[in-house]
Amino acid sequence: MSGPSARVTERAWFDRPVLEVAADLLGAVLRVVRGDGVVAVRLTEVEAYGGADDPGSHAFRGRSARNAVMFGEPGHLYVYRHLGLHRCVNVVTGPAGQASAVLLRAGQVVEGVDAATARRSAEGVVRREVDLARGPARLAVALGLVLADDGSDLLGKGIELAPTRVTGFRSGPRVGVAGPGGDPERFPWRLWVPDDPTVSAFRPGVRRRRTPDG
DNA sequence: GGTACGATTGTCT
DNA sequence: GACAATCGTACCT
Repeated sequence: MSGPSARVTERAWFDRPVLEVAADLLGAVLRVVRGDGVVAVRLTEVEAYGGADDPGSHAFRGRSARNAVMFGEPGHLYVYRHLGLHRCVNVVTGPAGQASAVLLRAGQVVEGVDAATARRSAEGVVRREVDLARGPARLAVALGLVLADDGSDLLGKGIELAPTRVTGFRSGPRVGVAGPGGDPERFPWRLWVPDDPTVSAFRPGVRRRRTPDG
């Protein structure tokens, strides 16, 4: 509506129901300033995660050292290590004391393609520009976000968010979430921009069993 | 103190 | 489409 999109400057923007924030994050541009370059990504795919009432959430079993940021003030980044190899980035939402966050799953690099390519090349193989931030771990690498960014403030310096309303979006079950948390009826909490090539592929969650059975 | 498992990705068939 | 890589956390004994 008003020329170049303005960054979010009020914490109240994040202090809303997680699904509401998730929808507003679609199309928003996240810009990160780092020593080795500046990269901005337009978000095309996100997932909402709740607290004690969401079996798919890291916060489902209560507060721990890893997920503490999820229970804190909204507008901060929750970054965690996954499978010993990858990092995933979330935006904390809702009031402090109540855990909820939006996982940033994919986006299109709109600034700093060279820097993003260099970072991704250092960790893996880059085939296409569209794949630079296609997937949560790839997105984290492209933006230069690391585990030390756990707790970083989106209202602070170096990391800023500029929302842009999108005309419409689609929703469905979350990627790789097994059990009740992956139920498309109860938790259709994956949101994405339709027909966008930077959206990652859907993969159902696989439920393993702790004890072998027949 | 031990171990199964994961909000993933890249490679190989 | 299937599988290995790789390690902190949660859960069990």
